[in-house]
Amino acid sequence: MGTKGSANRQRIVQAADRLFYSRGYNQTSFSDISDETGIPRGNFYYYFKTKDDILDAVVASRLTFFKQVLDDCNCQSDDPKTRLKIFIATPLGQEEQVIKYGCPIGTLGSELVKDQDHLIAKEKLTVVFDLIKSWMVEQFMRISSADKAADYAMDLLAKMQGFTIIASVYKDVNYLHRATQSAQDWIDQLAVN
Amino acid sequence: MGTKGSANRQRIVQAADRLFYSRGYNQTSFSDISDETGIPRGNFYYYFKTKDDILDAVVASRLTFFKQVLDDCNCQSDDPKTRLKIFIATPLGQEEQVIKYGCPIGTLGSELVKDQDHLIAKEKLTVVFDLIKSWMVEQFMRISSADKAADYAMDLLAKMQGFTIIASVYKDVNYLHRATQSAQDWIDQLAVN
DNA sequence: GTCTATACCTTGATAGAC
DNA sequence: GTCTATCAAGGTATAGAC
Repeated sequence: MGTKGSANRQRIVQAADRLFYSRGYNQTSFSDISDETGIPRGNFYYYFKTKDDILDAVVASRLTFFKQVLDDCNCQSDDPKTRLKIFIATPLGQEEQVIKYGCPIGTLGSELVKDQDHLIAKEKLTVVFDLIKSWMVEQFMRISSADKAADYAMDLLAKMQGFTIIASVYKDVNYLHRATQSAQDWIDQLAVN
Repeated sequence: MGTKGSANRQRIVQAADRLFYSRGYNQTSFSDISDETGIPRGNFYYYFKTKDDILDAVVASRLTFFKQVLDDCNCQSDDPKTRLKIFIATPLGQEEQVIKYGCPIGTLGSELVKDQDHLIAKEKLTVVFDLIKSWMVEQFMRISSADKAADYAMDLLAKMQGFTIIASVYKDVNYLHRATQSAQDWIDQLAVN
């Protein structure tokens, strides 16, 4: 195993992932990551050239996380509607965190759109969105017509971003549950054609 | 007119408002505001005790902005459906900015949920959301039943947050237009009862 | 590979002259 | 009221010993 997979490097990425989520990228310092890993600040530069590189690694890590989530959805059912409803319920599995810090990719997106730099991270982040969107399109394609599937997928993506941000701003768990149910009902109600 | 309404104070708030929107609160420094206003850094503390106080003033400013927007909607039509559709189209009026920086209250909310401090600003920000939500409820009450009106309002609030964030992450103006139209269609299609 | 020490800059905030 | 000078703290990043 090369440098890229070293244990220390992994620990840095994992700690940064948590901190970027709970505090935001800009508000997370090397000292914060150092405190949580026990690895001294100066040592980071052996594994990463810049803070930006850590961000890139974190976004890559979130990509693999969502790949895993979608794989799990695929494994749990063959029915596209059931799969979509399982995915819609994903935020409920992280309920406490979602209320506190919002969506891990949505809030990072909000942060990065306001920044001139981080071009690679921004591109990688849209890859995460595209991954989810493509998977949704696949499912919707088996429910409705091909041209509607793309729109449905964007709608669902936006719907989930929407209720996540509202739930986190209002700190309203009940709303998170109601909105999840509502989105699932929307899936159920879709006509098969 | 007292200190609160002084010309310099207003210029600081206006510049901060723009910068907090385009760069984010945490990424905006006193130097940035100083550069845009021409007012020296050290002078800010005559008008505001802390950076947090500037944030409070900015959020208050956005509150009055949205009050104005809603008043305009009320003036343009008496029909609740028409009013809602006008409001839904608001982001299109700031199309370029929305694509670049997202929603002025949504992205600020995303930033502030990750912060322990800024308690007053966070409260004031939910007041902005509540203002919009209450207005929506009023309109929906004239369309459907009272118990459904509250849910519809939350749905619409989430819907708009959702398509705004997706449009800004993807930098997709066409999607912003399609999603706006879709939300307006949803209003039209609502049964009156 | 690991760690310490530190350079250099920018931050929010203060003190005090005018 | 306005401005300059400056503070202490914290930021990213680097140099170099071990």
